[in-house]
Amino acid sequence: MSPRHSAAEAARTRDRIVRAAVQDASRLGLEGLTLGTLAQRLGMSKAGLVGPFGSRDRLQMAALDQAGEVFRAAVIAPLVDLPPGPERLARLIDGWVEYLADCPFPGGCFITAASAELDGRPGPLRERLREIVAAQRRSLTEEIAAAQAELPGPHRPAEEVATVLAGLAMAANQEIQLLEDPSAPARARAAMRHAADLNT
Amino acid sequence: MSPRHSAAEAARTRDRIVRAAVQDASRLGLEGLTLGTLAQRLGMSKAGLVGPFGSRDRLQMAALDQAGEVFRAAVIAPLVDLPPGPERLARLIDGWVEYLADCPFPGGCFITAASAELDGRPGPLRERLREIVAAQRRSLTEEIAAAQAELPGPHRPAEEVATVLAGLAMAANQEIQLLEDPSAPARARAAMRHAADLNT
DNA sequence: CCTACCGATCGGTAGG
DNA sequence: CCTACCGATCGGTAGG
Repeated sequence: MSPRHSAAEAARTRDRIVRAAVQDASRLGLEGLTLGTLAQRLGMSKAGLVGPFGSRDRLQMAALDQAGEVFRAAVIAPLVDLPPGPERLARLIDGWVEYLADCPFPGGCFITAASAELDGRPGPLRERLREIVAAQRRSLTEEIAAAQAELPGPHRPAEEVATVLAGLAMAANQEIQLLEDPSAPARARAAMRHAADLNT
Repeated sequence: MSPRHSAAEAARTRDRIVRAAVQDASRLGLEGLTLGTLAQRLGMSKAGLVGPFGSRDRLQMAALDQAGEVFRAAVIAPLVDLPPGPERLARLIDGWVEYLADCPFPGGCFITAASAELDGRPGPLRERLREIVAAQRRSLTEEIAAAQAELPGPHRPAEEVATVLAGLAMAANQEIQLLEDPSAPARARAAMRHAADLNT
């Protein structure tokens, strides 16, 4: 009665493919992802990749979603037990810098790379990424506002502080990945804490 | 005695090609640049493109160098008559934000896009970009140190302020290009001035 | 999940 | 600068 390939097996295969796709796309970009190269890396045929996803476009989308989940798991999930406030924001900053310094993606922050790659390419991939980045920005702004509410004021607008923190993450990513500057993580952490008023 | 194609004509053709290559690469990335697409856009044959450059690799390198020059001409060159100090740094910030808000590249800041694309791709293109970015960072750090010397202290390390300004430029670029947020330029300008201690 | 194959496009060359 | 062409690789399909 058991089918030749169970649903669980199919899900595992799909997961293997999408994880390998994320690794490839991190180095070569989502447009650099090719079925031939990926199939070779996995010891599969191209048809074996197209099967579970239908097309390269859908595999790219699955890889983008998976990358968003990797970021969440590394930076956001560990905060789950802390209430909003200065300590939680400090932990967020520490986890973010650690994520950049010891990155789960071989080519550095996937979302930052995808943003630069896709911002000028209209289509579903760009729109999905826009939603992911906009949601991250909103939740970052909320974290900052919650911390400011417990800290002595006056404060800069939370949106402005969110832009500074997001920018510092991108600058640190460049310093780590392109410039290979070993002082980047410590400098980013100090600048992020300062921008968030956490050491005054 | 005059050759069928003068050196001046050859230089003009080369320049036309490299400018079109920068436009294409701004939208599609340096790896997305193809001889076929570029030839069609210019009404030329592929062989006509390869001639002046020798290979696609060398055309990519020429486009990267040209992009660095476009940035210099837009942001650095207008400062030539000002001595180092707070006013020159303020003008640099204004020019930088204006460059991002009304960008000479169709896909946003070329250097930022190239950084994300090339940081995981070893090779001459990556090394050239690394030199360009490192030189920009050094000159930015010098501008900041010169301004700090004329402003009441104490000051944060100039390297840290340079990281904040570079990061704010990347964040603003993302907000403009991907998020299409019309408040991005004003917020970036305020945050950059604040980071540089120019409005205290 | 495989092999075998499709038309299109890639970077590049030969010859003029 | 062109046309004509090269082998390689692209995403994807047919059939099993």
